[in-house]
Amino acid sequence: MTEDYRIDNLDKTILTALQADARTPYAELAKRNGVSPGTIHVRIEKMKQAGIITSAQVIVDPKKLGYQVCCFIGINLKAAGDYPEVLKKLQALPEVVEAYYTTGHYSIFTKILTHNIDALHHLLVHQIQSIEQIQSTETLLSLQQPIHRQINP
Amino acid sequence: MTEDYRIDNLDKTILTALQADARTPYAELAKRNGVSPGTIHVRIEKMKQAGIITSAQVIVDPKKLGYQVCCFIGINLKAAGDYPEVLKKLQALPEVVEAYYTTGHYSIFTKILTHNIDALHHLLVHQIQSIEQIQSTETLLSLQQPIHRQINP
DNA sequence: GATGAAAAAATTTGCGG
DNA sequence: CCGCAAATTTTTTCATC
Repeated sequence: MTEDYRIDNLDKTILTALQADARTPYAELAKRNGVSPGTIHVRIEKMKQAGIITSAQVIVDPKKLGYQVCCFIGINLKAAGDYPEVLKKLQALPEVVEAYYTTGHYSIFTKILTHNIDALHHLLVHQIQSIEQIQSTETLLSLQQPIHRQINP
Repeated sequence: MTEDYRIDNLDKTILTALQADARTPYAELAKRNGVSPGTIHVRIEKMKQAGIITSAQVIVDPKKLGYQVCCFIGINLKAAGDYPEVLKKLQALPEVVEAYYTTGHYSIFTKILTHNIDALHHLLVHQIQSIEQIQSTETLLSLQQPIHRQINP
């Protein structure tokens, strides 16, 4: 997390492989790249130190857990200074999985998952629009997510 | 990926731990939950089989790789039927890390990462707005992402 | 289904080039 | 900085409850 580090081609192929499968054995990566498992280990540790690799996460399919509805809600605030207060309230809602502070059409832009449309309706009206610093909201319902990937190192 | 499976509390705590750190040792999870490592293993395998766990990924910090700019681009198509064609072209752009088919203000909603504002400008004008089936676009620049997490199982 | 210990595999460390 | 190989840790299997 401290030092800067400029990655080379070996690092890139390691990263790309681990983005797809964080459990790829070091021996496998070593063989693919013609180096030893020890070298793979060293490179990964360096990229962790440099903050390039932030974590390894198991990815869960929200639909399989009953979260059938995915949407974005754009939020406009009454005053720009209300931002921290509103953020704190959004943070307390587990359905809000992402929030962005944006320029353009909205002040805050959020990604939301709910079990169904009724739950979304309830969340919107009773948890979000009821936040006093919020002036207006706009909802974009996602019907499908055809692209979801990480950036190519 | 085949069968349905209703998760219990043990599964939930396992999932929550692995969402934060996919490398949490099974022995550690076993101790925390008062079960054996074998049980942890069986539960995880079942959740993989059921498609609840889709993958384990190393998460990379785009900024540390030089991708300083994050934005959303909302796209409106000339005709709804142009959707597959446009999607194919977006798929070919590695900067497009997410795409959603949405109702509401836009037809397609994308999340984009670029090295800098110039690169965004170039991508927007020469790669996206030049797609003939696209009627108009709207860009939301993200200044900060204060919330990014997975859904709570 | 879960256990727990044994077997197999992977990760980590440290010496030497 | 890399490779090799030993030491450690983790995952996986399996006979048993």
